[in-house]
Amino acid sequence: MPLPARAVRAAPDGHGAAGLRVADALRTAILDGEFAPGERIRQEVLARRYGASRVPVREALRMLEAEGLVTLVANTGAWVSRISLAECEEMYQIRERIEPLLLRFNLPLLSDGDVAELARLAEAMEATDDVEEFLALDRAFHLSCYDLAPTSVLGDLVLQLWNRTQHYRRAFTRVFRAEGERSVHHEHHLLVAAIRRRDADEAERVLSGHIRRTRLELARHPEVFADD
Amino acid sequence: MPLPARAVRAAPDGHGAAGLRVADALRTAILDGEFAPGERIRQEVLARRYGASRVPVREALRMLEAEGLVTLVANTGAWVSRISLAECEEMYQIRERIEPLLLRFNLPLLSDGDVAELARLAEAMEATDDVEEFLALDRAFHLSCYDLAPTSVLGDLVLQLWNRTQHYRRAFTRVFRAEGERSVHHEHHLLVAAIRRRDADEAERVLSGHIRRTRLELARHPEVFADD
DNA sequence: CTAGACCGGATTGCATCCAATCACAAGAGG
DNA sequence: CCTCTTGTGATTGGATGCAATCCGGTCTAG
Repeated sequence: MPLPARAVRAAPDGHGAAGLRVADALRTAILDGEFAPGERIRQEVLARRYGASRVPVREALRMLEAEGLVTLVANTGAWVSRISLAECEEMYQIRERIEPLLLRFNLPLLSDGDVAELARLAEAMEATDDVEEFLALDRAFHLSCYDLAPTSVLGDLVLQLWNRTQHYRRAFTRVFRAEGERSVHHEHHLLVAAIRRRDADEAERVLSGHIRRTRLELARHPEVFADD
Repeated sequence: MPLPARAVRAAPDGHGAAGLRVADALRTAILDGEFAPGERIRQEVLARRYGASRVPVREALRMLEAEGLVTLVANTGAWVSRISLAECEEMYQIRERIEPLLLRFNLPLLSDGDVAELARLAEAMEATDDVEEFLALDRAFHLSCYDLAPTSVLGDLVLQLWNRTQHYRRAFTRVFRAEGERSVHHEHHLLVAAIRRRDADEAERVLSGHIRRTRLELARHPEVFADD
């Protein structure tokens, strides 16, 4: 039975990669906020923008639909996915249960240097006033706790949940900063401390509580999910 | 901002549904064991088999790739996904954490009639000698605990994990039955009892332990994942 | 006899073309 | 004035055809 060992995608560019190129570009655009949730996506526009025909564009849309970033309706079109408060809470509750597990897998693999880097990120997050920078640092802080263990399924899943909520996290961040919310930073420092001691149980508890508290906070701001 | 309210897929057949038709058919075929993991999938063959051109077939392959049922390699082809023991354990560990949550959401929605049906399924499972029937009953037993709550994300995720491990569950079932393993049924009855009392904490505990014990059992049979 | 290069068939990837469908606006009827 | 209908333009969906790539066997050289 074949099935090539190299799970690595053969060529990152060239022939047989147009769909992936478009998908990567569009994903980045959505995560960066260039496209807002609910916004219509036209195949022709993307095709011209990324120099491809509509066929690979449609492939890319299918991929992003599977990731939950795009919503397709047959014979009608594609939209940047919009999620409700209920769905967002659901995703956070899933994260509460699985991110601690992923952290546990990574804990023994994190070097002292990695931990120092985490501490640095937490401090930078506390220092910055820029929303986009905070978002990038927060993402780097959490996801860099996760990318050492070879957990393909769990890693992809967590990344997907982060991506699907990215736009709304941007919105929350603005609100939280306006409210002068500080406990987030406290929790980050507690998490770094637990990781430094390689205390898996405590790290799980802190991380779970961190996500949980964020969820409870965002439930207080349903206006972020308003339909305009 | 548009984005039609009807999230329901417009037409299950007719124009604009060829990709979905092929995807559904191929998914069913894979889950039923018609295609074995590692088996090559040729676009032309599927196109002829399902009366479509290769374009919707490629769309279907992308969808199933996203579900983890198919593995695509650029310029090379498609294979029915094969998972390793490590990946399977990972999926079971994810299930240990999220299926109890999903059960909790559904618990208040289950009627007394639903609970009676669960008990019936558990007994039928205990009675049958046929592997395929056991698989179908087990799937019905667990998934029917989950499909009442409108948890789109969590429900889809759990279903995906069941699908990705379906072939290997079939193989385990054969081994377990050969070994005369009976504790599975005990756990099912405990679960029904906890559900009947609407005892969420106990139900979570039992379900988590059920999945966990299955995972530990399957780790004792790595031969199921042999590459042939 | 083995290892490496090479070539032909098979298969996938993409662009173009045409058909099917839908959204929207204008008009007829109540 | 509102509602339903109808037609048109825009957009998506699918089939075909060609180019790019890969796999397998064969030949050659060492």
